[in-house]
Amino acid sequence: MSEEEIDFLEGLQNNTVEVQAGVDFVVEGDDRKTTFILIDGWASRYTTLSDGRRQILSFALPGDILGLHINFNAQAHYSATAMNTLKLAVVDPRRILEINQKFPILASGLSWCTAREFAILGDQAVRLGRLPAKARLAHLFLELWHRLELIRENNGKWLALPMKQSDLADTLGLSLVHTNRCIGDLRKSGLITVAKDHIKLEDLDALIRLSDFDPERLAEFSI
Amino acid sequence: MSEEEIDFLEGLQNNTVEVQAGVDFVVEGDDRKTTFILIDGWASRYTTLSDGRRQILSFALPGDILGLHINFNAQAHYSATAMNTLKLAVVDPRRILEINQKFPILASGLSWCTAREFAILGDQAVRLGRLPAKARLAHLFLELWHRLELIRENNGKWLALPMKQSDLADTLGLSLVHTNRCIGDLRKSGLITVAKDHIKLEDLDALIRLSDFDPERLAEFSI
DNA sequence: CGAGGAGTTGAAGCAGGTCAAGCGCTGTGG
DNA sequence: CCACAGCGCTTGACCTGCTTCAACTCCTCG
Repeated sequence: MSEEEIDFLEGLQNNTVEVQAGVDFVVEGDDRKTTFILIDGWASRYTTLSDGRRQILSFALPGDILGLHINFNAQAHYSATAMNTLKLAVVDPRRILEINQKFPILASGLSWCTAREFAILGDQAVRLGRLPAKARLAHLFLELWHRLELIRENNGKWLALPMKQSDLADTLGLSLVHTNRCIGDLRKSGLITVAKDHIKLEDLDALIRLSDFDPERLAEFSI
Repeated sequence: MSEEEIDFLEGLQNNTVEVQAGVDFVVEGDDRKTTFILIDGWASRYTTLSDGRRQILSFALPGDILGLHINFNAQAHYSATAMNTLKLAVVDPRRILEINQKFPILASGLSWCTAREFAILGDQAVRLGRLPAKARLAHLFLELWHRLELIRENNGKWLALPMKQSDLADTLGLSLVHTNRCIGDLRKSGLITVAKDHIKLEDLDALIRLSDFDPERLAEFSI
């Protein structure tokens, strides 16, 4: 990267804002176009059905970008909510276009982010379509654990989970009750230990076998 | 678009190839990097679990691009198969990088494609996570029907479906048997008519209500 | 100390899976 | 030209994973 590029990249993050847990900072149908870089905290991206049920599509972790392609949508296709206190860089999406036009190396970085998001959303579809409930949980835990590892925010076998069980249910396409029972089963069989807002992955191999998780798919996206 | 851009765009499609129905032209784990522009025919993108079960992630229709971000993966994250006879333009993915560096207007077009793919994959996740079986079918039919309309390959209320019921099952995260029964139910309730490789959407409003489909989300991506 | 939110547990019902068999094409080879 | 094989579709019977409804506990916060 040239000095100019580094400057530009840092300039993007000048305008930061703090968002409290539980606040929706993007709302489906919104026509104000903003791109966010998640500096700190976790966010979730979701859509709502007409009867009020939710489907969480993905989680954004520190370093992730939200609304990279918002330039090409008249309005947001999803909502985004803060799972804990966030630090967000607020970016005018026109600067994303500017990157693509003026800074080829940064533009490659954005494409890399896009490829990563695609891989994650594809894995989410596999979870929802083809895994039974317990495997969905294990698969998601492993994904988040590996993603944290990639950004060096991991903590041994412990996995931070700043979310309610109902959020997990809405991510995995399950009912709250069944999600709760499956977590209990995983705990009873010794695969995980549960603590407040954290779980410990006691037996990675067993979780991988249970969920058909492929660590390689994410490993590609190490920095 | 400048003349140079139009020339470049046409040049991309110089090297075309025909693929027979049923042939996998991208295989998961493959490290040969190629980008394809689908000129004619339908393709599906899928992953395989270790026990052999499949999850189809999305369908590619004429005009769609496959492997737009393959530059950033060591190997393909999915397989792609021809559902009927395809005409494919074979593109060196380095030319995609070239577009991003030299042709800002074309690059915007690529981002637009990416935004569209994201929206479609997100809808797929909602189907899989939150819709019951019959609604999944209706929702997918409506998506394909609207996508065909956008590329002007639609034919009234008829929808071409060059796929087996087992492909639908693998798309919608259902068993073949249940897929079959649900199609029968939709037929019996008069919402669709079934013919060889085609169905007719008899009552669009009822299908939309049943599946919570939002036509607006795709309409944005009209050309 | 009471209210409300998150988690937990029980009981009952149903959507969807699995197993199994049969049907009706189409293509192929004797 | 017929026989048979194979594939895609259909149907029946049974089973189970998951949902729903409902109640209760525990914790936190006002």
